[in-house]
Amino acid sequence: MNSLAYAILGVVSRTPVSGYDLGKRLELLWAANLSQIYPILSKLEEKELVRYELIEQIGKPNKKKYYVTEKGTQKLRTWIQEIPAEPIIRDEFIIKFYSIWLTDSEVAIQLLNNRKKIYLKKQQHFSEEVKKMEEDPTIDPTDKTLNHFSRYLLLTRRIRIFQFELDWCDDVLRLINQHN
Amino acid sequence: MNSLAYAILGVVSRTPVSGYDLGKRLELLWAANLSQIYPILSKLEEKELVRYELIEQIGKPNKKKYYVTEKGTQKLRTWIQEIPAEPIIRDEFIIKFYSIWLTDSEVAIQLLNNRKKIYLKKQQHFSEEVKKMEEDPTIDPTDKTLNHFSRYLLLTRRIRIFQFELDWCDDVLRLINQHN
DNA sequence: GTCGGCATGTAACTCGTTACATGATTCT
DNA sequence: AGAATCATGTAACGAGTTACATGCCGAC
Repeated sequence: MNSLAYAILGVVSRTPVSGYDLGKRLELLWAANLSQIYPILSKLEEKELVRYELIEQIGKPNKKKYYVTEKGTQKLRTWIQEIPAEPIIRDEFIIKFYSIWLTDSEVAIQLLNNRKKIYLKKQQHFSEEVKKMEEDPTIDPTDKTLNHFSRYLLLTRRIRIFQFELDWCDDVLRLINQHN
Repeated sequence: MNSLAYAILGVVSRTPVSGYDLGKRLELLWAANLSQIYPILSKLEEKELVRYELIEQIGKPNKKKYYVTEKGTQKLRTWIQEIPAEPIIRDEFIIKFYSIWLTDSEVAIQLLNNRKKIYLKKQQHFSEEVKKMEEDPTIDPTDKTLNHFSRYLLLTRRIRIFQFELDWCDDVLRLINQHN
């Protein structure tokens, strides 16, 4: 049982999904490839933490809809209470930026502009997700007792992070262009 | 040649170091274990991107001081100009927070307070590093032509990130404690 | 007619972590 | 007395990525 297995349990606990769907829903939590997801789902099923229902579809391939079991919810509940591992960031940009002194400022500017572009796109994507929640009359993101609450906070958190990154890029660009 | 190999080149390009030292200096860029660093150093040496000098010490074990070669600097320079891979964040806290609705608010509060404690400690550590740079009369972090510039920006960036995280925790704690 | 989405999976490989091995010195 | 720091490395394992395999549908 690794972090990804618990992330999967966390998603399945909210609403039954297929492995394919999980690939997208994990984006907010712990990005993973389908080739990692499918074997874990099988193991979770073996351990009786989830079970699935075969959904036959026409025009589309059949799919397995996974449900959490009581055992699964319980396992997740106890895991949450353990102290989480420290966050790890793998950001190639940082390595490149660290060595920009070896090149000229043009390279740095390109690097920063590219980063801005990426974060702008991500921010737009997550803003749409937030909008969907806010416009849905059946969802109240401020109700702390419901699962929407934490998802909403994580979505807005993401947008804030992207804004942070965009601001940082602008700050550095300003410093670089400030020819004194 | 993976990201870590370039991170190592980036550190060695600034000042010759031992593998053991690299373990600490990579913290700002790309955290890695020594068991990963040593084999990569050997491969970099094979490819003539770095070379080393054996330093004999008394009281301490001997060490290998690694230097970058012209070939190494060149390799790094061209790599910087390629578009970096998108950043990856592995944060278990997020998975746990996502599922707090399965438990009571006590668990969420503990989770947040623990996170605050961790980020406070990290912030202090990096603040000390910044202080060292600022108090060193031989270093001018605002000089864009020197390598101190980018290191200083990455250090202050880190402190900003930690502040962001601390603020976010406080915001969420306020929301949770707001019993309405 | 090719590309992306839907859908599930396996195999090979690379990357990263933990454990092991050694051994002196210094701090608590 | 035991832990931490300095210093280098290997071995085993777990996590993550890329490539492969299959196949239908709809859009451009």
